[in-house]
Amino acid sequence: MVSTFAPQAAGDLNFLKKLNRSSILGTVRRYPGATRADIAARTQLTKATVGGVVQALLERGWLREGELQPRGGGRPGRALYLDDAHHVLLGADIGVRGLRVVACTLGGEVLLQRYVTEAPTTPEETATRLAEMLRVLRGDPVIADRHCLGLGVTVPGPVAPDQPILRLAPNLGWIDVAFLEVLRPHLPDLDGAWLLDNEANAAAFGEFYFHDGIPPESIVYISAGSGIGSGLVTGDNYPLVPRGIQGLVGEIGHTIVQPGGLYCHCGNRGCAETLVSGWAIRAALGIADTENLEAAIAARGDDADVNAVLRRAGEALGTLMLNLHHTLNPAMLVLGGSLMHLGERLIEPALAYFEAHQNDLLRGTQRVPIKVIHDSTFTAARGAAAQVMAKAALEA
Amino acid sequence: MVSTFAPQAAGDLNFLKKLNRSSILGTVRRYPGATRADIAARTQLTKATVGGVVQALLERGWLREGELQPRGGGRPGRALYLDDAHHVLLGADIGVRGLRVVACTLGGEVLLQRYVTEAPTTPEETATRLAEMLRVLRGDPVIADRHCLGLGVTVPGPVAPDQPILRLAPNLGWIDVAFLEVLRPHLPDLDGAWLLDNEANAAAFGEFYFHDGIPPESIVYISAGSGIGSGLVTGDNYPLVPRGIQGLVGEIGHTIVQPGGLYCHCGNRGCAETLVSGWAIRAALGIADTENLEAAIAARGDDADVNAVLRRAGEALGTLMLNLHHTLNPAMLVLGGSLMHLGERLIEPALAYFEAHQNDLLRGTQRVPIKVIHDSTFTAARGAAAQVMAKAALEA
DNA sequence: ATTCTTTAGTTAATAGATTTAACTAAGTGG
DNA sequence: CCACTTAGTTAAATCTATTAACTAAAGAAT
Repeated sequence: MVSTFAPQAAGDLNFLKKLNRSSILGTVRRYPGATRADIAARTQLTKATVGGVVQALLERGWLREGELQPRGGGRPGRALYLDDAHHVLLGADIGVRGLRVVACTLGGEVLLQRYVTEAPTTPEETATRLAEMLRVLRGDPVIADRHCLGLGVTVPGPVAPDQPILRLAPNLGWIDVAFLEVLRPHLPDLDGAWLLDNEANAAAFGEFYFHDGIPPESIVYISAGSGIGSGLVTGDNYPLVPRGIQGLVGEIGHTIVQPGGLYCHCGNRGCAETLVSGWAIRAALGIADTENLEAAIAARGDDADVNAVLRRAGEALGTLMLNLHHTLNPAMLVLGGSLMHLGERLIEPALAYFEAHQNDLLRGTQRVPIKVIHDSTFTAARGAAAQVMAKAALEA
Repeated sequence: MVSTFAPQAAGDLNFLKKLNRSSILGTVRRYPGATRADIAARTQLTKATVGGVVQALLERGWLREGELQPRGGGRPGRALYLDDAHHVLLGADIGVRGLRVVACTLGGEVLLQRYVTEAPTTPEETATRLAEMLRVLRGDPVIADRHCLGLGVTVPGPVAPDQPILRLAPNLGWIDVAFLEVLRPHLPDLDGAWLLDNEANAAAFGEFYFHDGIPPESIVYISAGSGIGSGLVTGDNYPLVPRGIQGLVGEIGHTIVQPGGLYCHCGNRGCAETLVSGWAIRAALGIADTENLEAAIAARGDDADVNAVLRRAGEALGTLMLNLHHTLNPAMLVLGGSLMHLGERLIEPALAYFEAHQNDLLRGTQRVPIKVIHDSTFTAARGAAAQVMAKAALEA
């Protein structure tokens, strides 16, 4: 599984330095307020090495010093934090029903965000629109003086694992689009890293990389929207994002959970997407593509048909969660995507199904924590920004 | 997902040397006959570095020189191969219906193998029996003069990701067994690396590491035996084996493929294991645990019940293959396990189902290659030996 | 046959990163 | 006030890979 930020397998002294620098930066990210001594203990590097690298990172605006950390009966250490004042990360999300852009600090704090609900048409028009939004962001006084580390863009479909090409976005009608090349002429002055990734992968990455507190060992993010997909992230200093030989890792919408079930647009029957996805719910309830799904469902109130469809969708989501748990065994499950706006009628059955069908393979061990992101409008864009930081950290 | 052989994230000059040495060794493993110049080109290291490391590896019996490789109008390079004369790797497999041990060369060639069909009883008795078999192996003149790099042991159940403890083997009745500690007193003279892993993980690792020709980018191995599990491997010089937060990666036997289906011993309904596993087939056909499954089925001949059960099991296996493909998108699928002995009545429906239900997510791209190991008696043990080599290569 | 060109591989000097060891800095506790 | 502990810095030492120049060995052209 190709991974964007995995270190290469061999190298020279400069490579070793990059590795150690990234490791030190990663330690501060995961343990804000760590002192040089803490970092040395955790990375197994010597005080001398850590001291030198930290000095360089302070000068370049990647780290800042904080308060003194009292030690029991010894000189206190100086707390270190990611410097959130000198750099900015840009993220953009091309969704089926809108475009979103964000500007983040190194710590993952969103400084600026913008959202339009126009559905994307052609790549060229979308690039024009997105470039406008990004130029407005870039001109905002809040970030105008910061050094931009790059731009990450997410798309609703699989991306080739070895090159930034969107292979297929059925809900946009795009095939084999090298979107960054389409966008670049519109933003000639935006330098730094340019990245393209699948929306669920980026969201998973962001939830992992910008996790509050020590990140879990691994995260699976389930994105339930027009379609359904998932992203997996694991690793310490270099979060690994498996993509698969064709970039299809996490295409769980087409796993079969009901043999002989409903027909899916992919040609098979009983795919998860036939039960839990925007298009399946629209089809089951006769809601037109042009209508807003959330509003249409809210308008129907406490309708029995609606309740049944949402419960069935929720249980299918619960099945997917169980199957992912038994296949990938992540340390945390995160639920996001626009379907979360449909609320408890969908979410509650999913969680209940997951809980009720826990088997006792490992009796007594604690359950996997589940985080529900009720509004994940900017989750993918922020994740794309996180990927920019991970990329830039190796070059810092 | 914790991985055994992933390089740490930071280190000193010695760490860098290990990394480069392992990278050079990995290049020779994947490209037998490569010259120093080939290695330098592939690893991006300089000729000088490669030359020095290769010299050391030749002296230590890890590499051997072969014939001259003619170049177009220049000095020919000297072919390099893994040295299969000076070291030996030991692997052992504790299966539900027998114990297997192998001795391998660095290239994965099996020098010796032994197999007993006694079902394991207690860990202590199993350790006694296994130690006997390994001592016989170790004393064989074929390998007596070789330096032993270590021993890998596989077990039919999840292993904790951070320590060598078998968490649960329902088919053995073992819970939380630190098997290496049980075994060690019986083999006090066996030094080198001692490893414990799940059988499917080890098998996957071996198929990847000892792959004939350039290994695929990633492999998923499906082990269909008394239970059903899978292993995933990916990576170049450091094959990564995701294990999950509890070591449950690949426990696909308990993914739900038929909601509301048959009851499984885990408490849920419609688990894959209720359709495709030794115990499910026995239950469906009324074959006792004490009978040999293959023989009992052969004895019934061309029976309609048997055919139906095997076809249903095969189709369930095909469903699992599809779901794994859409979840992990490996570059290669390998089928193994004792059920493969049941032959085409099971295998053909699995392959046919998989082929028939390919969707056209990425029209026109080539299908994932599938390898069926009809007799995988020693596959897991050999995989465990491969893990020993990967571990030792970092210390070489 | 000789020379030129190309590629393979080795060697000595150089550059660069981390470590070691000694040091300074800054707290607590008796 | 002094002993003790922990944090962090500095200069010398160590070790690794690179650079650049070299030797080695083959084919091609003259």
